[in-house]
Amino acid sequence: VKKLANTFPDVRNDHWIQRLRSYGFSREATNCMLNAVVAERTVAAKRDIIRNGAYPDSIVVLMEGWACRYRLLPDGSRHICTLFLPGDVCDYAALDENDVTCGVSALSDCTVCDIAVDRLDDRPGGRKSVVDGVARITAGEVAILTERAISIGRRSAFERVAHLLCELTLRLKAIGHGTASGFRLVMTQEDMADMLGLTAVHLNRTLHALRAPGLIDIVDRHIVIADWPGLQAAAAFDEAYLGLGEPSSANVRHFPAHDGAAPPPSHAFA
Amino acid sequence: VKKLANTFPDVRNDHWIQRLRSYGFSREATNCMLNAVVAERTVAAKRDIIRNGAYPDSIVVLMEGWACRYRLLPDGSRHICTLFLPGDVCDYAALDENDVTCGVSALSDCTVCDIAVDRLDDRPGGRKSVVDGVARITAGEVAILTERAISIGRRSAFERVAHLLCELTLRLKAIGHGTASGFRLVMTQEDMADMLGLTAVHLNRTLHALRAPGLIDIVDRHIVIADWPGLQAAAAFDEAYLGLGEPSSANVRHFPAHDGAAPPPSHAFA
DNA sequence: CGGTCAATTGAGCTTGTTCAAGCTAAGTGG
DNA sequence: CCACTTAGCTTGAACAAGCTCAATTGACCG
Repeated sequence: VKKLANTFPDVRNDHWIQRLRSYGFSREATNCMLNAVVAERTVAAKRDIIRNGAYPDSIVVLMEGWACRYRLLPDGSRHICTLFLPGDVCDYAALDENDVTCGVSALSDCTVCDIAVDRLDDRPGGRKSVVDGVARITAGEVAILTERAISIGRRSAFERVAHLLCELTLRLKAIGHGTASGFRLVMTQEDMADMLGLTAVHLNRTLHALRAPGLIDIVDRHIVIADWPGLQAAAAFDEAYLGLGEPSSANVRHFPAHDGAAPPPSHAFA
Repeated sequence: VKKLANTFPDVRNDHWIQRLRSYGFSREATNCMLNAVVAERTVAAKRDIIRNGAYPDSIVVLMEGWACRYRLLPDGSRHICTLFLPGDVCDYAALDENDVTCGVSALSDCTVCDIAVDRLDDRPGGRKSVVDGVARITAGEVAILTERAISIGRRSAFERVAHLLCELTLRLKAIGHGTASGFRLVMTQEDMADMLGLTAVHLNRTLHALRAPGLIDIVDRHIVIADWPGLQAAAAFDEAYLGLGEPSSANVRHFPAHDGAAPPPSHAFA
């Protein structure tokens, strides 16, 4: 069982291991996970990634392709809650009892790894530190989820799309995908619309609206970032929430320019 | 230092302790927190709750009143990301390095407790289990945040408001506030609008729209749930995500009625 | 070549916004 | 106790962002 991981060719691919490390997984914890890999499989675009009985108590790591966590509403519409990129842990329900009642499905053809929870050993650096790491991953998801909720709730379609493109640019860069000047838009415009609370039609128009002032360009399913500062400005994008930059200024909380401290008491000294 | 907690009258109030227990805090962990309480203070409505230098490395627990985590956008609008009710841990930034760049402020007059992180001891059941507990709290917040994002992204104003009212009813019931037939709406309609990505004006109209068919009633700042099943139906509300019910059907994942498993391959056996 | 999927475009319409004005209850100073 | 404020709720009317429906195009595929 110990060296089982070697039987899966892509598993030792550095990408996701480095990603785990960046989430604070110790060397022991990542090895622990490697040893618990029970399957590597491919999932066609638009199919669900959820362990269908096959490995019911496993964590799933996305190795290649883009995936999402989504919810279908009674009226048939879909909301995409979370976007997963290569290296992301896209299903860890086996580790937490929370019942989020969302599905996970492939936005493009994907490769995923199933990691059996009961093969995570209980030695130090084992199961427990994996649980800790997943908690940290969850915290990261919260940050993105929060930012997205803010986008959907209070930003215009134009800002929203710009913001998502900024996020994608940086997240992809962090995993060595895309180039400085852009990236391949692996997902569908409809998928993007479902992430942003928009209609595919309106998303399309907004994309074109972003092209007009020269912020981006769209060539053959690729997004070209034509004016990065301009795009960031249009979105009021602050990358801090992605937790990707140097942790240099960490622990320095910065709040919006608003002194919530003291709206002057009426009639104060006036 | 050990019995410091007793110097703060409300701290032993059972509410929040039971809440912590429900989040899986052990008896030791809750005692550990009790012993680390360094202050109890009141915050007036509309003021920020954030530790202003006073106790910079403390967790904050909301004892009384309603509060929220919010973000101010460049154009001056506000989005409320999270609503905190009595017993909720409303600021645990001291425990996780994540930089969410949101403020926390009081929606009504509040009482909060500051719990110094460096007074959490390192014995078993101490700091570490508090961190674990907070991770579980975060997971719970994710569930609510996700549901809210779905609301804002894909539900109509009518459904959105209905959904929030359902959520409030149950969350308040869980902490012994409100009655079976309704609750006092402590927050402002504008606050509510800022949670739902709506305008205060439209929220008001929607509230009235919910009253018309007899789903709710509004009397003197109180929401009366006039037709609970009807309200749930209007919102397509499924309380599972709140994690309040008996954990009887836990581990039984239920997904939306959609076989993501296999959209028939074109021309399959046809 | 027929078929499907995604992107695109047009036209009309709805939902929710904006701006503006009253209204009510509660608090404050004199 | 009354005039005066203020915060929050309510309402109207014009407006606009984004939606719906529907049709077209282009690329790819068996």
